[in-house]
Amino acid sequence: MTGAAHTARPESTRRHHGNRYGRSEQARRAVLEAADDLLVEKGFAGVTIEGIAARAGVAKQTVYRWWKSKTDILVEAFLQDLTEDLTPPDHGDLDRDLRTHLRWLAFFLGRTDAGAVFRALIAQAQHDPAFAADFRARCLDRQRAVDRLPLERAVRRGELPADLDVAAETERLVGPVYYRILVTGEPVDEDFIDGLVDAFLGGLR
Amino acid sequence: MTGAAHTARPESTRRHHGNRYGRSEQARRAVLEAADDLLVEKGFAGVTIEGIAARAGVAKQTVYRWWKSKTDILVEAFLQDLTEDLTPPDHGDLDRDLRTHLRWLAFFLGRTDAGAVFRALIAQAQHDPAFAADFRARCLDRQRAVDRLPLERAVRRGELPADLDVAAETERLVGPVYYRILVTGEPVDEDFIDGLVDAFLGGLR
Amino acid sequence: MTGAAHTARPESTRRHHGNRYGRSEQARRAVLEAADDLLVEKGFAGVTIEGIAARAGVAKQTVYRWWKSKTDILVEAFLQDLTEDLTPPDHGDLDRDLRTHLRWLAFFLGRTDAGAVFRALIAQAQHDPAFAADFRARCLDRQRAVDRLPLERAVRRGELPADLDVAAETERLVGPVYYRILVTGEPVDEDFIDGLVDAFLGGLR
Amino acid sequence: MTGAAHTARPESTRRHHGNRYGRSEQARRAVLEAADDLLVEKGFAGVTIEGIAARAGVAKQTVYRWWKSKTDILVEAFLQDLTEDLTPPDHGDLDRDLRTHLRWLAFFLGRTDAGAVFRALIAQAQHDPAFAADFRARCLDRQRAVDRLPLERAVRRGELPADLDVAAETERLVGPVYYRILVTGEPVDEDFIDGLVDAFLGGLR
DNA sequence: GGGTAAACGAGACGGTACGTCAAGTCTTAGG
DNA sequence: CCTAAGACTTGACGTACCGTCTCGTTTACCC
Repeated sequence: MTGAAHTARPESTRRHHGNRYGRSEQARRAVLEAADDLLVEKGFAGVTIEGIAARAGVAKQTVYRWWKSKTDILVEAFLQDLTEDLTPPDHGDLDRDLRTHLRWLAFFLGRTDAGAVFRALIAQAQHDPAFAADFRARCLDRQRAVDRLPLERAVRRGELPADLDVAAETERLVGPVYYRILVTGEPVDEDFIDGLVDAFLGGLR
Repeated sequence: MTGAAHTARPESTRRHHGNRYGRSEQARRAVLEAADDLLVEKGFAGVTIEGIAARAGVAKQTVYRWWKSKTDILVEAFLQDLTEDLTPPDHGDLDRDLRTHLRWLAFFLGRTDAGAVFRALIAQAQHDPAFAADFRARCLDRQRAVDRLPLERAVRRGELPADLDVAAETERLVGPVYYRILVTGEPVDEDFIDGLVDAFLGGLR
Repeated sequence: MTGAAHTARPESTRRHHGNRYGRSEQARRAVLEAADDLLVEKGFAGVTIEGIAARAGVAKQTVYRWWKSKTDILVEAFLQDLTEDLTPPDHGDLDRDLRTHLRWLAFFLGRTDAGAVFRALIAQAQHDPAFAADFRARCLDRQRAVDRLPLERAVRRGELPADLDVAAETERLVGPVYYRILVTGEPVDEDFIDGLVDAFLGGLR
Repeated sequence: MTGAAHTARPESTRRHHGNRYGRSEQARRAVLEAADDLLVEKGFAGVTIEGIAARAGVAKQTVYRWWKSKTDILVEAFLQDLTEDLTPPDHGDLDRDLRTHLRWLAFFLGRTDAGAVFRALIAQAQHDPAFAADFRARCLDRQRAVDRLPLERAVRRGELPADLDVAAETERLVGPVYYRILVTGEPVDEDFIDGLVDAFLGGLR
């Protein structure tokens, strides 16, 4: 409702230099973007706090003030990238929903920049249990809820039995996708996904 | 003229200081063991070349002469740990073989020191494509062959159709196990494995 | 709506928060005292603007508003400590006046907190010519005038010839004292001062 | 006499990169020179370990390996500068020796680069008692011994009584010089020194 | 008695230098 | 030739202060 106070000032030329009642949104965005860019350009080892600060045009202390570690930055950058709605489309048809979602998941994990960040963070979670817990709470749980949506909708529509263990069935569907992405490195192609879905749907009869 | 100086030293306390005709097996073993120990004790970040060299009582240069990186050491250490035969037992029964093998896999990945090394290396593979290729060739392919054994035997026995895509089916079985271990962190318990096997066997009918 | 909240507050706990027509004496004193305390407690390196502000319960900006540097604060703190009259007592006797004054000088420079500040400032003057000039004008000249007093009085009394170069003679008397304090670090004891005075008085005959 | 070992190698192009049996003399000299230069160019505040390392073309770690602090470097640099013999000339005449030595002392302290380092170190000694002790042991005591030489020679020659307290008399001669240099900043000119010597020689009669 | 502008607290900002750690390279002495 | 030892350059780490810059509050004077 307020916010009019600064209306007259040309937003583009103003630079934040700190004030008591809030941090610099400008600095925050620059850091997240820098971290994202560095990961994509140079890989995880190329992401350093110094590098982020330098590329963001921000003081190192500013980074340390707001983030605990470089992975903390990457988590926030990842979440930032995901602000757009990634709810899988509802075609009203389990078969189509499943194939669409798994295709999207494979594409997201394997081909997008955000997916690269995601993989790097899963990797880091192997090394650091504390980070793993944080990462799961902030990112993974949401992703898993999304992964369950196709089956949940089908249950709601009556396409699947009401007592179906949706979580477990979802794990059997996405597990192999993650396995290829994280472990074997083989491409997750159309055939693979079709095989998954066919086996799942076939097993229900 | 000086050679006699060390004559009196008991054999057990003598240390290898280089010889003209080959590398020191003593140094090699000490390095691998030190790397293993450090990983278990302090986690991946606690494994450093300096730390390994210091704990192994070996010069840094000796480490660099024989290994490209700390992950290279860990791969060799991992393989060393796996010299014993890990061929899954053949009960002559698909159902039992599958459950036994998946239980063992879950235990190995989640509860053993070697599994911890394995997870650390999979993590590293996310960050470094070159290492990923090397790691897959030296460790993963072998593991995947082992994973396929239960189904291959069943096919050979005629329990499963000869045209079954063993590789794909195996991925659907082990994928969810890796997913829990690497991604969600949930325990891979009896029920989960039973669910996997039941769904697989049920889907074949 | 809130204005009444502070009405009840006892005067002693009320804090100045600025006013249009003058600075806060409270803040000024707190800063000087904090600077003094920090120097004595932690030494010169332990005196930082941030530390002073924090200990004084004052904003950093308030410090920068009124003082150019930490040495500027220390100079003012030093002068504050010296408000009391340090005019050497006049016994009407050159011998007694000299010994008393030199003893006091040695004690002041070597044993008092103010002397510690003084030494720190002399030290700083070695590193910074601009500060040196300022320090001499604000502190040293006054001290030198005081140092000359015993001889000046003796000249006025006729104990010493009217054409005596009081300034030069004073330098020969206090110089060795400063030398011990600043350079050799040896204690300036009774014997040393007696030696100085004896030599001076003996040389006049 | 030795040194032949390296004869064949072009000395100028060889760079030391470390070996087990000794540090790099090249690095040592570069550091000392850099510290000296920085002090003269930018003053004490401009002397930083990072700056020294950068200008010397040496790694920061190398500096920290061999020196405790920047003052430690300056002490060594100062001693290096003083390798040449600074024994005051012996004219066989107390009057001449004294005037010559005090003139040289004033010049050295006030006009030479080494003197600037010396003053900076005396300043630092005010701030840090531990350094003060070290500095006195490594630099000052030697200087004080030199300062005593003119009187000691005169005693040996019989020009001065054998029971003269040479140390105390020397302090009375050099003290005022240091006082002007360190405290008042007034120039130490011919007249001032003549006054000192005259008073000293006059007081002996 | 209410408005108003200087001084205040708080603290975020871009920086510089600190002192530490590990990486990876190079050199030497000795078995 | 291989080893242990260790000095070297490089570069990131995380911390402490620097001096600057808002921001919103407090308060004494002046209308």
